[in-house]
Amino acid sequence: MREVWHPPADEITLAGVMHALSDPARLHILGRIAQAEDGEPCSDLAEDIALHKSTVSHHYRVLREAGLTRTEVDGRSRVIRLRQDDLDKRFPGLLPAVLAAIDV
Amino acid sequence: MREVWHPPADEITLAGVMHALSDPARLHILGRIAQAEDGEPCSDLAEDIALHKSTVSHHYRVLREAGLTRTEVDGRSRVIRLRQDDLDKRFPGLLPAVLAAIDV
DNA sequence: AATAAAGTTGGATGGATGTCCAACCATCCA
DNA sequence: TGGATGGTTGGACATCCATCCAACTTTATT
Repeated sequence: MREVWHPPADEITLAGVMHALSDPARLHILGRIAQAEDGEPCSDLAEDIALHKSTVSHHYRVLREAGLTRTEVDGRSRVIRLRQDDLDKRFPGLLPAVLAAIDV
Repeated sequence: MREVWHPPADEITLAGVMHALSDPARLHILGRIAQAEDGEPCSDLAEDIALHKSTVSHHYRVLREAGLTRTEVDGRSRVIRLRQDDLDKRFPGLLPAVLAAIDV
């Protein structure tokens, strides 16, 4: 796989975003992504997660296909970033509120 | 059934709230509740919903058990209100962002 | 070239979920 | 008292989902 598919910004749905955020593991992962240094590979992020790597990969895909994250292939690792601009345009204030709520 | 159970404010979880909001029908219902006059019975709210009444009842329960709504029994009908204060204390800014996003 | 590392994919499985239907419970009204 | 009304409950059913495992692909290292 060379290219990774992402939904266009205007196809991101509220229900889809909510579903992606309805799992504790994905909320945890999203928190890690938000904390990460820019360009930090996702293998670093998943270190404290007690889940099989294929399960983590599955969660990454759900987040990406919901429009929450953008995945960039860099060698044999991937860099994952939040789609902050797209999300804030489509659902203003939602992502910051979620990120603030994750560490409660 | 005389009394209806509600989760205490500090037991409302982010994942639980997100899950309750991950269904299009529930998002629609939540939008109707937010628009409703105060004290308006929920039978009015469900008029435009093309779902069996037991299904709507099921969605009401999911919203309530997630901590999003408070249900008050009034005779043979129920009045449903958003738990705005509890939610804003626990997840500041989340509910307004969701409500603003529903009508997009 | 051979091995290791980072992720993905497909299958299997147990559990949750949305929906409908039929039956039921309360309550209001004639 | 008897019927209509607003809602809930339990069952049934099809679908989806989180998780793990094994096998695979691609890239980097020695």
